[in-house]
Amino acid sequence: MPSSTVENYLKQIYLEQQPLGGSDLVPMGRLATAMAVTPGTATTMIKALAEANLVTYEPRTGVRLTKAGEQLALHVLRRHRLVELFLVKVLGLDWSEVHDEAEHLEHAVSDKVLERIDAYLGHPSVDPHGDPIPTSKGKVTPQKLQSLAECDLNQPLRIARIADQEPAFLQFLHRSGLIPGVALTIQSRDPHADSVLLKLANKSPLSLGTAAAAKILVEPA
Amino acid sequence: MPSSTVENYLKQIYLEQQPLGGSDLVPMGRLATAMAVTPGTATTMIKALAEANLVTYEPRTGVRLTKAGEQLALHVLRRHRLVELFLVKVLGLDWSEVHDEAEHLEHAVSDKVLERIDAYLGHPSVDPHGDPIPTSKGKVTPQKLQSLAECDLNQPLRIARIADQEPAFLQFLHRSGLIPGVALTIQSRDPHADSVLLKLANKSPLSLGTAAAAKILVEPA
DNA sequence: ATACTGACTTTGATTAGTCAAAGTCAAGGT
DNA sequence: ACCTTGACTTTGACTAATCAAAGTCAGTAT
Ligand SMILES: [Mn+2]
Ligand SMILES: [Mn+2]
Ligand SMILES: [Mn+2]
Ligand SMILES: [Mn+2]
Repeated sequence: MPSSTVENYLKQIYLEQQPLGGSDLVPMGRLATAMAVTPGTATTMIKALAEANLVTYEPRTGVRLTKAGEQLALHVLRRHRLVELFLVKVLGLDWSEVHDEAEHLEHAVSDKVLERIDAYLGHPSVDPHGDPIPTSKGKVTPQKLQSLAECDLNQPLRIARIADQEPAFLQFLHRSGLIPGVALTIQSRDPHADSVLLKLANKSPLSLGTAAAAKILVEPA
Repeated sequence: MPSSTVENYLKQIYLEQQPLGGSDLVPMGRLATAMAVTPGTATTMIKALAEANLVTYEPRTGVRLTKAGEQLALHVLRRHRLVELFLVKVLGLDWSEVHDEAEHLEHAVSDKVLERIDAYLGHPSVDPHGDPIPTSKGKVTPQKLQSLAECDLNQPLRIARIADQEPAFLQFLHRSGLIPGVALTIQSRDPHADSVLLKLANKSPLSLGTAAAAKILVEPA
């Protein structure tokens, strides 16, 4: 069985690979930064993963998961996200703190326990942050979401997902009512002021910077 | 923070130390066997733990926990036993399988999650096998139990604890109705036949070997 | 007393994961 | 064409945990 270090690398490669259009190579520097190790450490690890056929490695260019590596990554992600939801729904932890807890538990939960958790939660499809939960077969239904930084004005929208795990940011969103499921519209957007003006039902308008708005993903309501 | 390997050693020393009257030294060989490592590996580890003031070590004699080592061991044991009970009570796992699950989870559960689990379960005092759960301050209320191999005949007894984690043995006990809380009496005991004859309410008498009887701890009902 | 035996310790080696520092490469600027 | 630079790789070293095999010790048996 893969060590938790290997699981963390594979999961991270998967997460880095997503925004890059899917089949692009993840640059080593990006991976090293994300894993909080020196570039040399990442190179060594990736050569081992390539040896085990979990990644394809092109020196000085980057790394990509193989099918086998992707399956492993998706299983780790499934554990991570189901654990997060369980901690929120059953043990009542705050959505801002469950990511760090799940980071450890994702390596300790057995398949048997995980399937019990899944059943207990009624086979949910998304975690507390709106991230999709892969199936036990390692499938993810791709979401087609836009961020508040890019979608149309004056359309009825619903928050679907938060693309950031920062506890402080998540706490801010919670205080502001910006959590998955909530309906809103964009009243205006000003590129020069770098800001977006939101309107939630029964609330006064709220202004966000573009960087923050980009982390809030929505779907048409 | 201590590695999971260190946590496992400390917990095991504590467990070995208990039957030995409390303050006796645990022989290295016993510890090595229990940890499933070679004697040399145990020696090396114990020297490191002694350096960290978690154990007192007398070469060729044995090892004993210091106060600090005992506190750490009790915290690991608390995590282990609360996790076991949670898996049984909330996720519905069988009491024969939770020990192995908890063996991993005991190293991954944070204090915060653990206290939520404790509260969710209503601050229980024993785990599914009747083993006492140390408090968050690291206190255990000592049980004064006798085993079925040694207690009086024809007295009303109640099963309080099973001193074995073997899945197959636990499954047998469950099939036989020999679980904590159950009332019974000992009808007879024959040292030559190495057997004990039990009577449970509404059941036909049941015969156990002395080795099995010794693992079932009871209190007066 | 001497020798044997089994338990324990030491030594030397291995594996996983890591870093610091030195080396290399590809691009872009001159 | 030649340098500079920043990103990446290599090298050498370290720590934690482990084993195999050789060495040592203490208690028992002769
Ligand atoms: Mn992790
Ligand atoms: Mn999440
Ligand atoms: Mn353990
Ligand atoms: Mn138990």
